[in-house]
Amino acid sequence: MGVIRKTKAVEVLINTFNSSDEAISAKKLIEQLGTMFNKTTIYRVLDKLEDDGVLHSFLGKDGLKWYAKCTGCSATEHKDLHPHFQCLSCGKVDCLTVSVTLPKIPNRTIEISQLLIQGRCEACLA
Amino acid sequence: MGVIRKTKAVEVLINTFNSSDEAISAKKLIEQLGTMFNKTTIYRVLDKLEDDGVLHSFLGKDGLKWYAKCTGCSATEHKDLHPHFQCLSCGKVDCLTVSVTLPKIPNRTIEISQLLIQGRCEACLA
DNA sequence: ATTTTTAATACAACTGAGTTGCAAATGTAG
DNA sequence: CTACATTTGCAACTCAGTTGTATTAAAAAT
Repeated sequence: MGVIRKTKAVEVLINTFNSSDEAISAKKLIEQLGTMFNKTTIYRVLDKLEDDGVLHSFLGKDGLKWYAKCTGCSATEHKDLHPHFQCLSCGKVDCLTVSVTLPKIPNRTIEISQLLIQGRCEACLA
Repeated sequence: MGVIRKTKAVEVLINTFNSSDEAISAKKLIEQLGTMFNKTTIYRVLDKLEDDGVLHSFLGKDGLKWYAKCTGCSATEHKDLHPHFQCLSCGKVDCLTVSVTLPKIPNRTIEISQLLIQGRCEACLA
């Protein structure tokens, strides 16, 4: 991907993701930052950060797009099985660090896997 | 869920799913049957068939909703880990019958899991 | 420091899968 | 056959995400 400039939008978004380990949906980012930046800008910066391997994205339970910091991915290698946990009560999403062994599937190649686990998080169980 | 009447739309949709084991997206069903039935009807019948345990649904790689026949699910128990395979070349989606063992996650309850595996199917590899 | 170049942004208009409200049509029980 | 609840079609809507374009701003060249 192209050069990435140190603009205010890039800086604010990176800081947002650095201030917590939780995943954040594009929708929520627009709610939070929409007065500061146009939603188009937010979508485009997220795209670029994903292309550069800073963030990775996945779909939550409602088909909404979520983003989270990459910790083991590079720009070229997003292929690993990446489990995410979404709480059905509060909606929060976390990246799980456990790795999952995929089933053997004859006669097919596997390139990407998305595993979304839904349930109740610790805070909502208490 | 409520009574389900043997209407023409219900009949046609059930036949469509019985004629193949592949999953079908709501979008494709509307393309195929949209001249025969209104899209609202198709969405509503799919909803109802899912509630009755005839079909189950999941999200494909673009966030589109897919449906497939239930073979081991009941109306009350859709909770099992249900792996699906989507071909990145032709877009086809299949239900996999293999079962996947989930990672242990401390302090959380697991209710639903969705595993979407993407790659190349047998036909597209040839 | 100033100009030039090129990427990033705001804005408005758009896209498209899926939803909602309601009147008309149709299946089923009696 | 009649009564009545369920289904259907239609039109209008929702809303996350996208696209085109003129403007602005970062960084490179002078």
